[in-house]
Amino acid sequence: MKLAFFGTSDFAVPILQKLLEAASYEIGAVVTQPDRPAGRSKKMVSSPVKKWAVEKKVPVFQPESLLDDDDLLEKLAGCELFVLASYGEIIPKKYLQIPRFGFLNVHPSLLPKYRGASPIQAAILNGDFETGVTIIRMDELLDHGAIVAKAAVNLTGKRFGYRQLHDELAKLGAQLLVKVLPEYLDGQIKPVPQEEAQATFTQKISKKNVRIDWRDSAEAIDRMIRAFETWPVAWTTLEGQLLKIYEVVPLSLAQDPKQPGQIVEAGPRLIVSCGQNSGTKLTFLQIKSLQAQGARRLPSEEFLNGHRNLEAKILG
RNA sequence: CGCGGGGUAGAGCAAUGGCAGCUCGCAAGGCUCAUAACCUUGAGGUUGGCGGUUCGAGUCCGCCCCCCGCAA
Repeated sequence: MKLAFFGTSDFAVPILQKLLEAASYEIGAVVTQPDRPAGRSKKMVSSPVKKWAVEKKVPVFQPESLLDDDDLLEKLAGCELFVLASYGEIIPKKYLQIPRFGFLNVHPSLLPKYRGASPIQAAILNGDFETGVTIIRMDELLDHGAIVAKAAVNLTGKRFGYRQLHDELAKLGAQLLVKVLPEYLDGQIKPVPQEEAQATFTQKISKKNVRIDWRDSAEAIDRMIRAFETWPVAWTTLEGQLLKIYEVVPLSLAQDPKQPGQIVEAGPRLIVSCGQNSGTKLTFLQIKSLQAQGARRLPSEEFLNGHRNLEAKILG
């Protein structure tokens, strides 16, 4: 069976890989976002999916826009199924009608919860007990199509960071897809419409919204830092300078919290006071890893070697 | 050539153009019931590279290399 794959980011690569390994499918084409200028020198950079496809010698197409690229439809003509994972662009209606077996989407949440752009971050940010992946048959509305299959990941007691949960969900999505695909293609699976009343949406993440508010509870700040550890990274300021925070641990101390953001220990541990939280005694955060402006990311011990007299300073 | 910060001991950071230091780590010794604690001593540097100015350059000038933040 010949299929076409639409995808761009790291999340898509394991899924694509698994499809290739499954051997019963031929990847007729990979559609991914065009190379974009990125980084300090604005060099053109290929998407992770493109790099993978080039390496595996799979045909790659990079339309500027799906809407007005009619050639692409012809090139995909022989493909009986389209599969999408984190492509990065809304799929125009006309594509949905092409493949005989429809257009499937692997989405990293338990739909209808967390439709939209940042489902993985949302699950961490909200401290959910579980999340997962859902395979849907796409329709014209965003992450709205009928559900083909679902698989859950238990988050209780785990402190997943974004990277780890992302990889976990990508792996799970890949497994789920190759597992249910035979049954689906056989017509044994009848997709179930989502319960609209349960639907929630996640927004595209903005760099501006990841400044730490130290009046929040230690656990809320911890979740925020974990959710954004890969990008764009939660930040605060120290004496007017940007300070990115990569890793923290909430804890309690045998003392009352000081002013939110105040440093209460500056060696060997780096500990900051947070806001009061009714439910718990964890009112402090130990910073384990951080990065100052112009410097590289450092463990807090090394950061403290060169930054003396931080005790009682206020982070903002 | 998008804007900006930076490169000094193994790590992180100081040093008005005038003997290159601090904290941590490392080594040896001491103290201690004991320790990641404390005390003593020590090793470890071509100050990213090349050239220039100067009696004298980590510091000023020019070029190059590398790292980081912003923006994408």
